[in-house]
Amino acid sequence: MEERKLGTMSQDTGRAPRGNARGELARVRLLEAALESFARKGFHGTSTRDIAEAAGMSPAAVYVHYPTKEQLLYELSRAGHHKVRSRMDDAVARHTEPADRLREVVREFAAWHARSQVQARVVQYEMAALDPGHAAEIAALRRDIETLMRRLLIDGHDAGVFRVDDPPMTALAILSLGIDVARWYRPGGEWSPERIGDQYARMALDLVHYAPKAPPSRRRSRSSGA
Amino acid sequence: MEERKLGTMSQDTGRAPRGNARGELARVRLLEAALESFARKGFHGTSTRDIAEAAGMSPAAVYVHYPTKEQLLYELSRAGHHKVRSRMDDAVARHTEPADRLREVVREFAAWHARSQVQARVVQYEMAALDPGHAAEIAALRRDIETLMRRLLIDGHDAGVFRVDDPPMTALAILSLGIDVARWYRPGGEWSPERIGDQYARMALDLVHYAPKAPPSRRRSRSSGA
DNA sequence: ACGGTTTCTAAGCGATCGCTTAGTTTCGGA
DNA sequence: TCCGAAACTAAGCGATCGCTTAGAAACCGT
Repeated sequence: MEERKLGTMSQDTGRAPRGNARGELARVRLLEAALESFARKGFHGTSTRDIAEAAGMSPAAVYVHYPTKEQLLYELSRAGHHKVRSRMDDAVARHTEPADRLREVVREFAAWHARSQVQARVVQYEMAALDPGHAAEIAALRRDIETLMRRLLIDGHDAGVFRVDDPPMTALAILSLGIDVARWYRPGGEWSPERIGDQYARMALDLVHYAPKAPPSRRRSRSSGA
Repeated sequence: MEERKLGTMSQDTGRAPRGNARGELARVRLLEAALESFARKGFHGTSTRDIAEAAGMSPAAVYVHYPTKEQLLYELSRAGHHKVRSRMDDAVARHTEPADRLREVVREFAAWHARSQVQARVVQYEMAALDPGHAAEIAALRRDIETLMRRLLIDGHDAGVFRVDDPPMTALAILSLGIDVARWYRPGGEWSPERIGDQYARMALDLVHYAPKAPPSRRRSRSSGA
């Protein structure tokens, strides 16, 4: 399966309130069909007839629910970006220590790109097909994500637990690790999303030279922080 | 600019020897036009008329030189993959120490994905549009690259200079770092391809916990390897 | 300077594209 | 039980797709 289903799509995009129930179901079926097809063949490689057929409808039925093919992509991209951002925000809120925050954020981020690989592919690799207005809105969400990651690194640096030469580039690199999972991951392989999340969280801590300082049980002592 | 130009494309793909000179120039112009368009709008988002226009020819002229649009993609993908692989092979050959090899290979790999971003985008993100036969050939090249990276990590581990929990996953992660550069890099930004190469090489060494062992100046002693 | 080959274009083929129109079926509330 | 709204389909519009055909122009070895 693919994580939680799309149903209801977090919040309305600001459009028509519509009838309900039956139409809502059709709308979700169309989103799911479009998602699968966009992920597999790309936005431009997918025809509206592909989507309609996968959703079990006639080609014209698509346009009862969505004004354009691009609107389907936009809603999928928007929902996916919101999902990722809120998962990261939640992970930050669950902890206070910079290292715990970074570990959990990266774990969530990388694991999501595996577990929801189909959605993640569309989120990460179909942005170029968005309308300019929609693209700008999505770009803002992506800036949030990048800003959050930079903030984590700087907080860890300021707390003296991370050592980072170039925080912006390191933030980008850590995000790259997670994003690229959507490209190579295949479900049913030897690595579970959770395993990937754990390993990638560890790697992120390696990249910031994290060295726990609190209880110096019987390890080497660190002479200074900076 | 975009690294070395495409001219002559390393070696023939096995097809017609053709006339020469004038046709060769037209063929290169078409490859360059297709490359730019595939990178910007994707294979399916590019029409043969786009390519012809960008190359300054009529739509029909494309088919004098290439039998299908997919053949253009295949030759670009093939040339790009060969380029990457040979750069990595050369970097390995220039050194003997595992750490030097890894550093140079990652440096080349990451810097190439920035410097030749247009080509790298097509190489990394348009594989799904290849014919099955062509895709299989390209997949073999990609396996070479992944195998080389794993080999480097295992050699470093065996030499006792790297510590790697999961070599296959770490190899994948290091490649991910470089590959994803093709997605986010924009020329003219604050980071040069060389800077990116240097930083990413450093990060790769962090991921394998590289600690130079030779002169144990006044550092902590490592008790054992495994 | 001529003949054969290569390169190129104008025109267009059938297929498919995103999307619309006109009209039918299905549904839930009064 | 009936009615207006919502959901749906059959058919098809004009545009564009990848690619082909027929024939004109440019080129090169002799």
